[in-house]
Amino acid sequence: MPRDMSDDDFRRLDAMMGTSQVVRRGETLFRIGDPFHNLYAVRSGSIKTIVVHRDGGEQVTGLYLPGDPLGLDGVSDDHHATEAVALEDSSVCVFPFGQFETLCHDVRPMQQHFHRMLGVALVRHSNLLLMLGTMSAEQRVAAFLLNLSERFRVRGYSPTSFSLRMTREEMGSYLGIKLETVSRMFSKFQKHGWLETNGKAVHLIDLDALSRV
Amino acid sequence: MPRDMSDDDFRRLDAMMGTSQVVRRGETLFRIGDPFHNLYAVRSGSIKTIVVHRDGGEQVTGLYLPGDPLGLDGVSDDHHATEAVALEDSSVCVFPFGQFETLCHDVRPMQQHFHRMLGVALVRHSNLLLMLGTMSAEQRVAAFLLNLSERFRVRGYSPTSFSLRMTREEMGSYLGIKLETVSRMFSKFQKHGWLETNGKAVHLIDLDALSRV
DNA sequence: CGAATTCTTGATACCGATCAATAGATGTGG
DNA sequence: CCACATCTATTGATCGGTATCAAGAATTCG
Repeated sequence: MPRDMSDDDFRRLDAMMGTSQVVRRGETLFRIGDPFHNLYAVRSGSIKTIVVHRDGGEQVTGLYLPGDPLGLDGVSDDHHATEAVALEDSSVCVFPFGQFETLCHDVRPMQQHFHRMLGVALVRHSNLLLMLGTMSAEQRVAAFLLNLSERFRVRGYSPTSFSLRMTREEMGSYLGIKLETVSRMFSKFQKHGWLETNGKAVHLIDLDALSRV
Repeated sequence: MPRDMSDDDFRRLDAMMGTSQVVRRGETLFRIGDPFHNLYAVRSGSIKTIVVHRDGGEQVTGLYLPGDPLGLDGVSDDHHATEAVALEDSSVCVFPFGQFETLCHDVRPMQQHFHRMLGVALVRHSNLLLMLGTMSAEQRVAAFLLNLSERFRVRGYSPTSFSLRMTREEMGSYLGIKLETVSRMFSKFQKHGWLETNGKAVHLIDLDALSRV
């Protein structure tokens, strides 16, 4: 949230996001083509966004953790360009975009904050593109784990022990590789003593080694 | 440009973008880490943006044609996250971002237009992700050509005959494949009679066939 | 607890990368 | 404007990393 906002401004933001919404594991928050009404912020749980190819192929384009803004892709033309699916039972804050835009207009820091959010989303995609365009399967999985580690750390959770809510297939889709390859990389890393896995639970042991891959 | 802006608003926009800047082939408009001061719009020529991996590997993340907005990635944290390089002698309009943000604040349609621009950039990246994550080399090259075709068409140029200012290597980087593979795909398409190439000049013959790949 | 999903591991196939050599295009200075 | 040097493109041969196919083990969830 932006600094230097007055108490009054905060009250307006609060009033707007009064509503909160629950999304159960596997349920969708919005679909491709849905009219764009709301922005969301993940409150708890985790959510993926996907785009769909005409022959049914899916590509995971984003992974959202508590605190992350969601739904920005709808800003382009009043329709969502991606589909958001909950990876586990989750809840989100709902911000009606019309009101949000008005608030941005009235409150300068809010406007700047919103622009930053969009900018951050762009940069995150650039990094994903770099990964998909230049890295080996091994590097992708390592970079993915380190990225998650950092995001958990920033949020005050353990950067070395966490639970992956995605299936191997979803990770593969996010990373542009097949689920078997993801599994093999986990096995390889474990053999090297760089991490330990137990199903969805992961414990990172040697972050340095992973970043040198 | 947004509809429903008053003449006065247009005058302010005009005044702001008074400056125009020339970028010669191979020169950079901004580099990674540069402080973010300006937004740009391509006026003539073409420009690529790249991100750089720590071991020097480059990935082309964007290709900008006349009319396209450029530099939005700097909005995230006041520093550019990509580097912009001219593919040919080009010129751009320069918009000081501070003034631009003020204008967005004062003029509602301008604010909405700016939000849309950011949204469109996000969606374009999502589509690139889909390409890099799920498509074969053949499909990538075909999709790339069709995308260019469409963009030229919208701009009033021929959708079937145009000049590629990028090298095979740059196309490969954009598409996540090697230059030799790009070349092979061009040869293959030509053998099928779907297009003709003469160095950088391309003539598309069978758009349908390309889209069915 | 039991059915269904997800994960791991192995064997094999194939696409695209790599290495290499030639041909063609581009640009520069005389 | 041409000659030469450099950069770019094409094509072939070979190699390697991932995908694919398959079967069994482990986990998850109703």
